[in-house]
Amino acid sequence: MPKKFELSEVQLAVMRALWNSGQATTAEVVALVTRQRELAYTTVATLLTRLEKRGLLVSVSHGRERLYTAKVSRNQVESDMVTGLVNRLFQGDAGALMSHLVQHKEVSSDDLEQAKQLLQEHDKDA
Amino acid sequence: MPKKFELSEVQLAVMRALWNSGQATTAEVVALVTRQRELAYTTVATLLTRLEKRGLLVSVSHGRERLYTAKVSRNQVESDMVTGLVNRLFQGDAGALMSHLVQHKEVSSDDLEQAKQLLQEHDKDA
DNA sequence: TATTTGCTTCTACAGTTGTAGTACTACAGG
DNA sequence: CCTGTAGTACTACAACTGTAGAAGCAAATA
Repeated sequence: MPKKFELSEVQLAVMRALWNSGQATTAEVVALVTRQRELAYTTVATLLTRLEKRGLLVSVSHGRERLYTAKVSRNQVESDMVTGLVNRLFQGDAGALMSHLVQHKEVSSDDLEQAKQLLQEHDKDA
Repeated sequence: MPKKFELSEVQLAVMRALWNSGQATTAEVVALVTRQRELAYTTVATLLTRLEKRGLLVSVSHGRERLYTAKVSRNQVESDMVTGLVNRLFQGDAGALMSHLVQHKEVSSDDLEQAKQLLQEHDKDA
């Protein structure tokens, strides 16, 4: 099985910056990321480098700067991480995750309705 | 906010062993854990020690042996981890996680029905 | 042109994790 | 009483992470 994309908080912050901008220089990513958490410029740069090494990003140097782009989609990462959690914590039983969500009132009736809606549409075009 | 209980695969395997047995010696935990993954006895012992240091377990020595008990409940850990993921990945929006589950067909119509049922009962006694 | 500023790359370091070997100790069996 | 055996505690080590300083170079500016 191919490598998993399990990312930490900061790593996700970086990815998010790129998913939203489509493409960004280090400085831009820094700007976006540090809106939430104070981080040294070089810290973000390191994160970018490492994520690129891991294959989540690609970069080209453009003049003196480096332009980064996400190589894996938000959806890809979300899937991997959700699946990862379901496997680790609920041994693959996504239904158990659902129950959990419901029992802890983390989702509302509305959320469920919407979900059902979604599911129906989904089934339709399947 | 108090420390989070974010556990890895093996760590969860160990916790599960204890949640299921209520209380167990190192040897017993080893037996249970290695049913899934081959791990040296000492590896499991190390895991136990570290989890105890982190406050997830407690142990008493009983003769030559050490008896371990979970100090945090399965539910506690599940909550923490699910919440953690929701925060990290969906910035706190549990509904987004739901949508994700649905859109990726990880949950069925049945799961949703059951969830709704659960929610209703829950609401009743609230 | 000499200086400041902006960026990148390299190096560092502590903490956590997965994984396990080694050493020490007490108990059971001969 | 001596020896194997089971179990604990200590030590180790590589990989990954969060975090950032230092060094170096190019571009803008005085």
